[in-house]
Amino acid sequence: MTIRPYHHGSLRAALLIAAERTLRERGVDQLSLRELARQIGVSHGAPRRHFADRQALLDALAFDGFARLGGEVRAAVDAAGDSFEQRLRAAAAAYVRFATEDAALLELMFAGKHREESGRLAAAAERTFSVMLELIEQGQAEEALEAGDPERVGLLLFATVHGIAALTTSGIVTPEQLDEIITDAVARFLRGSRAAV
Amino acid sequence: MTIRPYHHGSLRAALLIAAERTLRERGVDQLSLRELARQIGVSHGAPRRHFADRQALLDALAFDGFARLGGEVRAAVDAAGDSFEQRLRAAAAAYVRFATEDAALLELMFAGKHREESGRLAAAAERTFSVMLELIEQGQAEEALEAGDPERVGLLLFATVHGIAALTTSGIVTPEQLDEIITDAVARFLRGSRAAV
DNA sequence: CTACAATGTAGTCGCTGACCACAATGATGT
DNA sequence: ACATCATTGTGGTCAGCGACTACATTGTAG
Repeated sequence: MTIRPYHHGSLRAALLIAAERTLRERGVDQLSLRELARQIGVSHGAPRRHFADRQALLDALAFDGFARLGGEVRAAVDAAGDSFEQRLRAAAAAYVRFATEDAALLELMFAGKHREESGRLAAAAERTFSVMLELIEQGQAEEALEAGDPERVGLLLFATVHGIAALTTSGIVTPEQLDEIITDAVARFLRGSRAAV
Repeated sequence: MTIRPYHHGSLRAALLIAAERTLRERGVDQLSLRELARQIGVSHGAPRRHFADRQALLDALAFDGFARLGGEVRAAVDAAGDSFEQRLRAAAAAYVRFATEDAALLELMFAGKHREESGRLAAAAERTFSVMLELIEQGQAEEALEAGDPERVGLLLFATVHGIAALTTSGIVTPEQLDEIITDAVARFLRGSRAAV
């Protein structure tokens, strides 16, 4: 058991990793800076050098969360088949899966009580949203969707998928209903947006 | 300044009222049992006679919130015109208005980390959902919507509206976009569900 | 009128986040 | 090489909190 040198070296990263784990396993209420410090083996004041206060740590977690969510949705879309409906369904499913596996993190990401200066966070959210946007634009190019402001259509799609995720997290939508509601959402979205041929 | 008798008489109700106010104005993090007791003028231990712990108070707030939300949506629907689209729009708008005015409360209601025994809470949520359900059934009766399991259709509608509310609360949907996205959601929902005539 | 239940009080405990002065280390410029 | 300064970690302190307890007061039912 090697003794850690006086300087940890990557305390910030270690804090974020431990925090994400605690967030997932025990929820945001049980996330304590002092407990994290204990787990990592530094003094209770050390985290303050990297995060001005508890909220700053939560903000950083949310920021990283957006990056991961965007990546996972994009990967799912890319791995899906060629048909627009398949890709749409893959995106929705990936989003909801993230939400169920990291419910507390998603809540944090959309908590909206972040710091004022956090245009950073808004930008991160934007990157997640842009995955949806690209999907819409592809759909329109393929004429699976009628023309129209992609922002507007994408936002509605985003809201629907996010709503399904939120209701699932809160237990209103049961795991058994999940496939069904995602299928319905995609099908109806397409039917309501089909390009007049 | 009359001195309160030893027994407050309606401390439970007073706590809930003060708590809802604090929740709205300062958020759930700033809601402290001790602070509530101070505001009301009882000792810091008194609230415990009415709520076993902090979470029990939050659960009670959520319970009342569902009743109020259901009532407000129902009132909005009843006050709306005769057309199904108008009623649908009114319901969505009322839901989102509730969400923006009592964001922290809505979050609490859907937090999903409630007590196990709280079938009470699930029942309360059910009553909110039933408003949506009735609306769907009306729409189907009027043949504005195709036939189909109302539960299934209603859940998707619920999810969409809730998603719009959540994105608004978190600042992703701006107030200026709100009318637009509600309109889009209703219109697309109808287009995607119109009974084949 | 007397027990007993319900409700409020006062004190305590451990934990937390925030803050501070200080110590150890790393980096930089000459 | 060395002095200087910024960065990072330590240990102590403070007030606030939720939870718990023993006890006091009040309402109520037999």
